[in-house]
Amino acid sequence: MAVDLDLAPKQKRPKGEVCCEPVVYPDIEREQAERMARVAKALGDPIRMQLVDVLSKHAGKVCVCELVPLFDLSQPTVSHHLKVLREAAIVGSERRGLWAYYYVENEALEELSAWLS
Amino acid sequence: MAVDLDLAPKQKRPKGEVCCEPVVYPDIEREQAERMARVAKALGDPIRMQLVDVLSKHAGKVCVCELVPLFDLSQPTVSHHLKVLREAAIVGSERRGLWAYYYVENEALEELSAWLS
DNA sequence: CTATTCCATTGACAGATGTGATTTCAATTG
DNA sequence: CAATTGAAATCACATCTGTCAATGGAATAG
Repeated sequence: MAVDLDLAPKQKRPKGEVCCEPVVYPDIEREQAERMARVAKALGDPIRMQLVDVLSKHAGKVCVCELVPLFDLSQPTVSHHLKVLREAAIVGSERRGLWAYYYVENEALEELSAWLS
Repeated sequence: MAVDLDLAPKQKRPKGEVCCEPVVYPDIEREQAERMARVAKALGDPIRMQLVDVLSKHAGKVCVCELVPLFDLSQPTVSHHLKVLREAAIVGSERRGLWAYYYVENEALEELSAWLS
């Protein structure tokens, strides 16, 4: 937890005035925030959001060659987005011969999902 | 909303067989993906994640002057992050006299939260 | 072997992003 | 009125991001 726990004392406040409730609950885990921000950041692109959506709706493993024509993007660009998702552990991949298949790793989304609820 | 790719896992490759079927991606999905990606992108920074966390854990509205000392950042930088969250409609703000108060707008997070569940 | 296919990586580039110093603006106080 | 204070806006900067063309690499077909 890098966030300091103690609140700044209200100094130099105009007399008789308080800016707000005296306590903010600063019980945030910095590492949790960083983990969830990493996942959210990877989801923060419409292409990647659609990629995850397609993969999650399929409950199976989808070949890259079936993902590329879904978008008006070059194959390297789709590959780049898949790499971002892979590095965030949101998706996993598996090679079978020439083809690469992707699937959703639900564990990576669980913490963020729980926090949002 | 559902995307039907009708995938057939291809584990062998007879001569001349194409590996992917052409698919269609509905526009409805794209717009939802853009909305959710916009929210996720705003959450994709540890500082903003902690800001939302502090605001959500606090029952009421929190003054900016209480938020700045929580982070090792300058006031303009914290203000910038709050602006990003404001533009994503994740937080709302209100001025009372000299001070500005922020609070979480839960509606903006609902679609993403539901999709993640 | 060579040729082909599928996918990842690299290089390059414009545009976006995070940050702080400084400035501007509005509200309060003397 | 002028001075002070809290917060947002502006400017500048380095870094990061999304994209594609070109290339590389591994597996397969002939």
